[in-house]
Amino acid sequence: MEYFADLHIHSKYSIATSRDCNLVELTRWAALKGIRVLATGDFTHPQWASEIDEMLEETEDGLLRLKDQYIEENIDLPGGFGPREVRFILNVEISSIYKKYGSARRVHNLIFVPDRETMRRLNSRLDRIGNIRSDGRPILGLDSRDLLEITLETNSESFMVPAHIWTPWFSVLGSKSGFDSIEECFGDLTPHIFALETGLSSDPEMNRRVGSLDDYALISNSDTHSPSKLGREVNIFDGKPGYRAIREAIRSSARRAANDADEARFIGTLEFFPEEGKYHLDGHRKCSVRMDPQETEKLGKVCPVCGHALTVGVVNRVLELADSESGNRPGFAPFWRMLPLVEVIAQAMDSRPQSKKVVTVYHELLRQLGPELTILWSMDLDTISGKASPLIAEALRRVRSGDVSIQPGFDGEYGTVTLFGAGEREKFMGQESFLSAQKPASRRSMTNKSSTKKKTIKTEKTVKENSQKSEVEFNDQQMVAITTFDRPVLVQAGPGTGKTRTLTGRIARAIAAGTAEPEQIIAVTFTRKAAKEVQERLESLMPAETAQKCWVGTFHQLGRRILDHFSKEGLFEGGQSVLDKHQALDLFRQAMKAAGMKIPGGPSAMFDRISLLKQNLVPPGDSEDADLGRAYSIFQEHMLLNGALDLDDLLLRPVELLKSNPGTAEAFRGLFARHLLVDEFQDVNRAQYEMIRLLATTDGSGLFVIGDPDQAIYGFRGADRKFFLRFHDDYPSACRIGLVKNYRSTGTILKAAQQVLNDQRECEELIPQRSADSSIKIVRLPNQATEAEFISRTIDSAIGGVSFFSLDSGRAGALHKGYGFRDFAVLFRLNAVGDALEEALESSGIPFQRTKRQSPEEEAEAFDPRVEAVTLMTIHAAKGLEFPVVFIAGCEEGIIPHIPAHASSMPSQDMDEERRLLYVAMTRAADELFVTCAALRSLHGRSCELPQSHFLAEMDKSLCEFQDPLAKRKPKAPRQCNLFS
DNA sequence: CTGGGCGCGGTTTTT
DNA sequence: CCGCGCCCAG
Repeated sequence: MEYFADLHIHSKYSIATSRDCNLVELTRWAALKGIRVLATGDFTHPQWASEIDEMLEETEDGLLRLKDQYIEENIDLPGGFGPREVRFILNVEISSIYKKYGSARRVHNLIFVPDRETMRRLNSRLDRIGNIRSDGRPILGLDSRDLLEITLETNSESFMVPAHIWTPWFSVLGSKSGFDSIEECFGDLTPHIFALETGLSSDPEMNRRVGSLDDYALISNSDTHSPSKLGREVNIFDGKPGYRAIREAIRSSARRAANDADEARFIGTLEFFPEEGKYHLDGHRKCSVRMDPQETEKLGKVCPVCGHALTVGVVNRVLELADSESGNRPGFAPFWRMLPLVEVIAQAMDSRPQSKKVVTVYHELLRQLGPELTILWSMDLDTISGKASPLIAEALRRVRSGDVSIQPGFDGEYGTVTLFGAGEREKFMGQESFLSAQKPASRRSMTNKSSTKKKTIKTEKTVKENSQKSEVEFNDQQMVAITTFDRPVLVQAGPGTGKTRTLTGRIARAIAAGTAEPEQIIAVTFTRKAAKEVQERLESLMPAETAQKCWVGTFHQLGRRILDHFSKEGLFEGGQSVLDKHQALDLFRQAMKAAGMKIPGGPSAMFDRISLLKQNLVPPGDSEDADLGRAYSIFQEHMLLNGALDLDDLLLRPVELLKSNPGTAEAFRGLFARHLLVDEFQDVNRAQYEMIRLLATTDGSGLFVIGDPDQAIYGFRGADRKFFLRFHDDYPSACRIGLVKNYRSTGTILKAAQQVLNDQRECEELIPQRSADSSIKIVRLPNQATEAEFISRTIDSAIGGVSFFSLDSGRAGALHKGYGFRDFAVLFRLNAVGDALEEALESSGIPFQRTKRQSPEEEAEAFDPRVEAVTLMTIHAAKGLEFPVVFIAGCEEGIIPHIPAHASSMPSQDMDEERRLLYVAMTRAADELFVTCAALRSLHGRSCELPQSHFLAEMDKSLCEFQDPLAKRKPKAPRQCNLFS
């Protein structure tokens, strides 16, 4: 039995699709068309998946059908094919947008699965990876290869087919963001790909000019967004319908893994005239410029009207990759060109396809002759003439024999097919009796003989990602920092000046020059993440086993190590367990209860105050507040009793021990701390500073501290940049070095960021090392929802459009520089601002990743590291990172600077820290910086109108570009309110 | 000791 | 607005 299968459609849950794309209508139209197997499409969408669950039932071998209760009875076409015979195959199209080999890639892939259980498993897996709720064709920042891996892991019976492989914007071989071969895209998993979808703008003959595609079957589908267009391109199978049968039939046709026990055979495809496709030729739609590849080449791929880049179409791209003069080669499945029946009728009747009379004739014809595809593909023209106007039969004859004239499509505009020239209809009607005597050739005679030609798969092309700048090149100042060993070294390293590179370079140098044994090196950071990065860089600079002998860790890990050393010497006991903040707070509450102490501000606030005392090495007795001192003493006793240490104790106790046991301290120093390097030195608190002083020699030799007082933003947790600034007083022989060559940001960004620091700046003026430049965009929006929309639209546009919709509406591509999602960061001062952003961006379809402090259990289900996404995080969390494009959201007075509730006035040092916070945020940006603020913002359920941050006024206007859509509207009465009152 | 209700306060974060 | 922390009742 021969049957038609349309394996790529979309539901009503995809963007820009008809409301009629529901299971009932799709089934009805499939029956009218004569499509036996229809893809569900969109199964990752939760609502569509639940409709699939409720309304379909399983039938033979992995296919589904609409339950009887939903079937409409009124379809009764000749040929015995109706809605009851329509089967669904589970599938979805995924839009993968990611960077590979240094370029932005946008690839659409079809995934087929054998049962609903697999669908559910895959959905829950993809749900964790990205946003599958806002679009039936979800966008994932996932490499096609990794998506394939996940698909096959979920069920090895699943398979993937790259979709419409030649379209310029979203396909595996597309000119804008594709690859030059299937292998480049899928790497080691390429053997699992056995079929490709040709898409409307190309046909098999074009594809067969590209030898590297010889081993793939070529399938054709409608990719329709409305039910009436089902099957406009379609596959023909022979045999039993079934999931496995279809998969194996396609696979056998691909000659990748021939299967003799085929239950079905892949016959071939029905095709559009490829010229009709939206991206057939090259051109520029806005200027109505269409051209073929030769002309495009002559004009240097630039529009002759406006000078912008032309959209390079499918023919051009095929020619680029072609290695064969002709695609008409034997041994491949055949195909037949066709035109939708309404189009054929409309041309015969000299009317529009949507016109009422055409639609009436269409349905009448189906009622008399049977399903559309049967009419188009295999029905005798005589039979058709018997029931319809001979002009319709003639129109169809012309379609079948390719006797048509076509205006090719380009740059998103469909091509147009013309069957009859001026006066031809009338002429034909005159000759009609003569022509009808000549029978057209049978369609089946076009079927090619199958060939057994084999070809080995091309070896995987190896392309390396752009390797990072060599680790061994240093500028003059960096070199001094790296090679000065006879004195303590203080390095003031501005943003983007190569801080970590310098620190690790120095360690490598010390070891290479024999100045230090790796075991005598201690490198201290604030976070485990930073420690890991230092360790990894060391491993890239020297043999791994040497690098591992260096001690790299956080201050707290160092404290632990010192305590262990003193334990071994019998000088310290207890502290078996280290409590996290929560546990410590519980113990504190317990201690207060036991002591019968009532705390006015609540135990949590008191606990924080005690923590600050510990970090500042203030003994309980010296506390100004007697209650505070007493609580502190009671707490420490209680901790001692429980053999517990809190995180502050990991700094405090080692300092006490080192101070009171100079001999042991000296021994420890000699053994392990000949070289002591401290990262982010501006963030040390007193306890950390003392720890370093006690570990270093009196004159500070071997001591190397690096940081940037302009980026000190942790004052609230006891850090004080005064320790950085007074380093030279404590170590008069210290060599002070400033790193000022900034390799990260454009000159404009640097200049503006430094203006924000105002006269607070400690660092010398940064010198930009980059040439490209663009102004800072300061955008004022009506509210937080429009702020989020602005951000997502800007990203969408800079990526080059994440959907066909935005591309076809012509708003994409202007800023396109090959960015991927991971190149963007959205930064904010308050998590509450981030919450609102996250919520609003959820519906945009752009993959976002919120980087939040993570509890251990959250860490377990952390983001798949393969996924690319836009980063959302606080400014604090962004320190030390960089992104090509940065948005600073919520830049309103009261938020940046953040003015806390009930604050009557703000201490100037706090205000300065807020200033530095904006400086840190701005200097994260490499290429582009957007600053957004909302005129109306709701925070803590309260709506506020806030002016933009007064810090923005510090920036020179010439560096900025202002966008304020509000300014054009009628001004509202200014109603300013306090944020938290 | 557990649960529900109420009232208030609300940055930033690492170990 | 929402979550917590505390208090009181059972």
